[in-house]
Amino acid sequence: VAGRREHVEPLADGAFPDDVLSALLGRLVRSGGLREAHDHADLHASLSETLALRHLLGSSDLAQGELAECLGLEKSTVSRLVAGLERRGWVSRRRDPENRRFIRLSLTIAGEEAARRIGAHLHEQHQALLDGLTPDELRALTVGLTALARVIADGHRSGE
Amino acid sequence: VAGRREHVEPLADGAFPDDVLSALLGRLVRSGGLREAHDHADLHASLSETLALRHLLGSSDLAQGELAECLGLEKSTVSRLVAGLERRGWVSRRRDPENRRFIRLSLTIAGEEAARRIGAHLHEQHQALLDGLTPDELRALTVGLTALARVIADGHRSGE
DNA sequence: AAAGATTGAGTTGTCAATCTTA
DNA sequence: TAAGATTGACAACTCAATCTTT
Repeated sequence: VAGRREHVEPLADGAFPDDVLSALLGRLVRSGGLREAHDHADLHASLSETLALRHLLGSSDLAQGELAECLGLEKSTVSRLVAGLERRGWVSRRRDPENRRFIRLSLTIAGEEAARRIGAHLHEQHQALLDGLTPDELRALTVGLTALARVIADGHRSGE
Repeated sequence: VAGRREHVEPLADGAFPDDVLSALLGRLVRSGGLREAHDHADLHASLSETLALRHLLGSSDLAQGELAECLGLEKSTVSRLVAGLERRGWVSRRRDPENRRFIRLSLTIAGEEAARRIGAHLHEQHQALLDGLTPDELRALTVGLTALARVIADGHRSGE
């Protein structure tokens, strides 16, 4: 694991408990490996859209605000995101008759189809990535990220 | 490590070698733990700006394009980023007299001062995060992220 | 007033096209 | 022509202000 690429640079080497954390994560996300644009056949969806479809496939009549919380996004972001999915005919929005403040989301038939195909594509992609890891590395990644998520969530809760 | 927060949701629990990878990373980055806005006293800089200052503190007369590569950003992004730093009087840009295609960057006196203070702040922040991890978790995080970076870089190189 | 959704303005990125210098 | 930098158009966020219901 010496110097396999020259422009991943000082990151992957040793000096970790340093400021480099962000750089690494930022680069990981940007690298394109995990990001954006899923084009399966004619379908296209951003990462957040893909994740949204995934959630909607699981639970119907989700309130828009709940979806936002699931995705870890602002309600405003999700408002526009869902508007896009609706425009494509993948999602239907109806005000909840019991409490008209809520907007209930569900997938259309076309939306379910799209969600399944795009979801499968995302899954393959990630599987391909994870297949590049040794079992030990995969274990380490899981443990490490889970722990990091915990610490961030905690620090978020208490003394920002 | 059961259910410490209710809205970190299905992520932190078991089902990892799944599509959840992006969600986790995305959330980590967004959570604010590693992101954005460093305000130390009167100073303010975005994460990328902070990282840029950090690099410039290390090596003077860096070409703008080199900086872009170090940061893993597009040259266009860095162009605007550096313009901002220059406007704040932290960086000076001069065309290289030997080859006027290059723009050479260096910190001003004020820039060095700012870089040091902001850098220290970032360091503290991350240290606080990492202090929340057990030694095992830290080791796991390092191994896991390093491996992930490798895999992404590889897949990037060859068959996209 | 307060909860949910939307809208507007600003930030940080990207990619593609152009300008400049060699 | 090609390498380096800039500019323009667009995407996906955020936060703050507003509109709509309760």
